[in-house]
Amino acid sequence: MPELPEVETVVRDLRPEVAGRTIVAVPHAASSVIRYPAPEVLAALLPGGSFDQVRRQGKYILCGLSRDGGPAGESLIVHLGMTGHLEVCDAAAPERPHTHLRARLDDGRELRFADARRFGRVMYGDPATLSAARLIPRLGVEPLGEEFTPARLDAVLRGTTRMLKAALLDQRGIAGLGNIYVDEICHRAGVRPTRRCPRLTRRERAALHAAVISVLQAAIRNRGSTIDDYRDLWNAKGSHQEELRVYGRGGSSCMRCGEVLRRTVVAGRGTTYCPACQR
DNA sequence: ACCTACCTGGCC
DNA sequence: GGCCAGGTAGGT
Repeated sequence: MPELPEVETVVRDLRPEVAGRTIVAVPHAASSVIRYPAPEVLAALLPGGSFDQVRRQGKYILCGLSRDGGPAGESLIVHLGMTGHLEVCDAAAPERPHTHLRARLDDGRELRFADARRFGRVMYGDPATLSAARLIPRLGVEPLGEEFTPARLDAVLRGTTRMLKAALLDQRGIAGLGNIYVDEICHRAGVRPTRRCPRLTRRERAALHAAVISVLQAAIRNRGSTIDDYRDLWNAKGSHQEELRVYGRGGSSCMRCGEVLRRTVVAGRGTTYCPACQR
């Protein structure tokens, strides 16, 4: 499932591929995945736009487009959802199943978006306008940015009485964490995902802050985790699934203390933790 | 602050 | 043949 490390990997790979390239045609744009504007409108608006930046906000991919040299302030925005996939391929390459958007580039290649489960989304417009229209939610702090200080995490956790896992999954607090990395972060910090935020000690909050950063950085170094569907721009798997300590390991022994890992449901999500070394 | 719907491939 | 996976929006 694409979370921050997977999206960051896609963005880093995509940036040099499309930088300076101009969209010359949109041979295919359909389905509910295209949220705004309507697919045929989006198909009419994209041609003529040149990619001048590719960046990430939380799990969102924002591709800034300029026109006739001047910046248009509009972006092609993609969220991968659960099974969304971006690829840059030859225009003659066969279309993968569930392809919802194809944008022909001026070098003869195509940027394509496919998504079997259609939890992903594609939008086009000025990010501020889309935000105001609530097509993009207001996102919290970037966990790998310099604003993500221990004090900032404290502020996020202090504002709620929910369980730790629910707070970490909330994109309005910290942007980019999902089910896999939240479980990994809690394990590394030695804190149970079921703990109520107000009950966390200063020491635990500091451990969580460090764990957020180290877990995400390690996952990015390994180009993300391929549990099931995730593939990068070139259809290659990430390798961080081999480094996961708790996700998907319920019933196996803890790699830190040897206790049997417990699987439960927290915040409506499958959750794995070590009952011995996570308190 | 929690619960359900959305959606489909893969598995029992 | 039915259930589960889960990021997010929307409803209660």
